[in-house]
Amino acid sequence: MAKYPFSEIEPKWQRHWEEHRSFRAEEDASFPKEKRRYVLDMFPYPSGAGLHVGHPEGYTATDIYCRYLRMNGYNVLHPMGFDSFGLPAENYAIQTGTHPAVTTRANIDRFRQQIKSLGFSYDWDREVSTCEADYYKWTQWIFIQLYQRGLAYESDAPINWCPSCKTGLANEEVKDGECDRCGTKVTRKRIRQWMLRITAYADRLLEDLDGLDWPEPVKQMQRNWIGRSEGASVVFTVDGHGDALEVFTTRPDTLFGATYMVLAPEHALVARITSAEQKAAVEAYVDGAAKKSDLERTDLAKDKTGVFTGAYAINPVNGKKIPIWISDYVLASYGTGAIMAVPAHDERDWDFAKAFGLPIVEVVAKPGPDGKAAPCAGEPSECTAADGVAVNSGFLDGLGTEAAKKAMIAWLEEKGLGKGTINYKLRDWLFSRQRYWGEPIPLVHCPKCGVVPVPEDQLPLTLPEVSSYEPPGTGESPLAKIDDWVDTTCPTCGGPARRETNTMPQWAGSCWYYLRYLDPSNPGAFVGRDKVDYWMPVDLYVGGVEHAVLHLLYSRFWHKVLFDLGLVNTAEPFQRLVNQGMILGEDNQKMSKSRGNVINPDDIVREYGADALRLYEMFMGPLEVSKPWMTAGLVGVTRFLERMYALGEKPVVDAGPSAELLKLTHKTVRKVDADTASLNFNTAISAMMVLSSELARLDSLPRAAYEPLVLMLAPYAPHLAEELWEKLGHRESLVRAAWPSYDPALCEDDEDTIVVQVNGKLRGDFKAAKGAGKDALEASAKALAKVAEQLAGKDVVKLVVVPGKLVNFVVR
RNA sequence: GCCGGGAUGGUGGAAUCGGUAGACACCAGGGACUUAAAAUCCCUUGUCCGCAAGGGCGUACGGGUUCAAGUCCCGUUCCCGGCACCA
Repeated sequence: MAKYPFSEIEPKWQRHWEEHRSFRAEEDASFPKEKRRYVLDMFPYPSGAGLHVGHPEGYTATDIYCRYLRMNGYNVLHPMGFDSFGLPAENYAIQTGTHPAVTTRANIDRFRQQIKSLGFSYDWDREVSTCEADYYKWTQWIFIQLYQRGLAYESDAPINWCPSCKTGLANEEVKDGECDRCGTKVTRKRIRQWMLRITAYADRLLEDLDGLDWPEPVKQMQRNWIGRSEGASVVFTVDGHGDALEVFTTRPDTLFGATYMVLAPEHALVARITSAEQKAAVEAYVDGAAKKSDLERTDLAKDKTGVFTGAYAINPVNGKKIPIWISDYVLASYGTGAIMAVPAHDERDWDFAKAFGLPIVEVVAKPGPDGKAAPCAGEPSECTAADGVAVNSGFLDGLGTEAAKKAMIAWLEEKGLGKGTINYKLRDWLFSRQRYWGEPIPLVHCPKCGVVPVPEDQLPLTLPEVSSYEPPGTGESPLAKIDDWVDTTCPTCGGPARRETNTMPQWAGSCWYYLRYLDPSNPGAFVGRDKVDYWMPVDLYVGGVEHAVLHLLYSRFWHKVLFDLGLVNTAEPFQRLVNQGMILGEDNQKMSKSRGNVINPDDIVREYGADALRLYEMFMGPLEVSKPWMTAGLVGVTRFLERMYALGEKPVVDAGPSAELLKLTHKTVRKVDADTASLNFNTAISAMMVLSSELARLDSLPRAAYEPLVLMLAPYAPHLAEELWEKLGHRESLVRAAWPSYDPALCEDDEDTIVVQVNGKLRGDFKAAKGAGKDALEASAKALAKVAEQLAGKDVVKLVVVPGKLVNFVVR
């Protein structure tokens, strides 16, 4: 079998599809809603390294699915674009002086050419690139909508700062205390920032996850990230000061056990309440904490440290005076930055109390068999956070933990000392970056009018040219150095004003790109509402899991804001999400330049062809799991493609296939149809291999068996399938040819294979007519020599007969 | 520590409802064709005992439910990912 000429076939059909605009999607009203599908890939950042073999994995999966849907009569929207603002282009500009737009456009051209060489069925007329002004005009416009709704605000709280990237980072961009991009340890810095109020959507971002067809791990990661916890806020009074000290607790039932309080070192009350004797110690501790990075504070703080302020609070429930300490185990940024400490029932409070000799009072005890509980004598010997029965707790005594929580909240609310509260770990989104290559934030600072948005008719606010891309590192962006850009007039009063010089983070453009695809060149709106109604929501979104709490959270947030503004038709953008697994190197490690295990898709296409690469990546294993690359494995799919090509050289006859071949054909169609629809591509390919091997034995091919195989191959290896389809005498491309159908009756075998077991062990099998009765099956089973041997001299104590499946003799 | 996912031959992986474990491939070995090689085709290929017929064992480990467990239940180990002093 000769190598097949993929290097001629593949460009030929790619040209054909391009010339015929084969994949253009139009809003054709004759397709009912249920016959429309929006299938989306996570668009790539066009890095200088070119396409990675991981990209075509997801792209091939969606492409197969789209081609399958088209052949089944669906109107399919399948676009591609580029997420093109980002640090690599800017860092390259710093080194070389080349404008990031120049390198970015060159990289996009290379990516586009590489993607096209794989024969994906994108509608290229809808391509978007987030760094182009006619795109980011609308990113800026959406930002202004957020601003006007009060969802964007200025803050000067300490933030995560990457000293290497010289920019602030969102919480989502910090992993293990390091910058997600460059791995540098993140420090804390206090600079003026723009924040987006994503916390206002915390509850909806959480609740709406339930209705999404997403992988459970991603939902779980978002749930954890949002981190909802129910509890109560309780107001203590500082003794002798009259200051209120509010805390959040998930265990209001343990309030009687609160024996001290702890403030975060940054808490506003610290300076006010510290006593003269403790002043020096407290200030030293606060200074020390301020110098530590977040990582140092969390990592090194396994041993609890802290200082007494000299002040006391009054526990509202029993009037007791309890000391107020400061410690960095209390985070300024969660809850109120202060806690009531219940050392008997909280591990951290226990450690702290033990370290500083603070009192420990048991208020929850393990109930006995009668459901009642008695407090232990003196201090408890160990800490427990488990539920139990309230003791030493006045009016709560005898109540179970859940009931005690409710009772305490009711009591607090009645006395005006607190209330039931819900807290989230999710923080607002730090949205400004002190870098050049991003969307300018379209705001103006006017000494008279304050912050004023750039009017819509002045958008886009384009990036100015700069002489140096180097970030000053002062907390200003390179834009701050361009005086004639920064100095402007106030859109409201016309007086002198200054532009905001921060830019948006790389995530901004990807928050809404799936909407721009619907209407990519609309000059009057970010998207036309009719287009939204025609296509949205996205029916299938495929991409890596690494964006679980970044892009996928941010874009849900923006989408909900747009939904509340009445601009989109659904509360959620992506109905179904599938994460493709990572493709590892042959050494089972993550592909990286430094390990030298990177596979370049161009090399594979040149040597084996695009169809082989597509097929191989789908044949490696299930889409969702990570799996190692093995170039040797490509020969398997290549042999299959060569066999298919060789079939195309054989005469095709209209005479019917043998009954056996006809059955195999229908079974294969059934299997490939079901597996393609459910994205189980590896087993679909395996089924096609089996049918192709059978056909390869024949001298002439019955059309009724061969044509369905070519059609089924089309989504998987579209170039070769088009070539074979043409050889079959068809004039039209098979892009919209009808997907083969199967006759369920023809998939059934005439006979069943009945397995015979003795005591559950396989001892033989036989063929039986369909619908054979239990008695007949038993008789046939007993007639098998091996079975008879096993049964000889033994009593059959039980007989299990599953018609059509098996006979099992249980003997003694 | 907490949460989520996983563990099947030498390798990647199959296995609808609990009903023939290892489909389809890779690798390896053998054979056919050939002057030879490549390519192709055919055969073998979980493991142990056995010349064979046949039999024992086998889906990370230990239990359990069942006529029957890779699949269900309980416990353990290891691997991967996420979060991590969040009160």
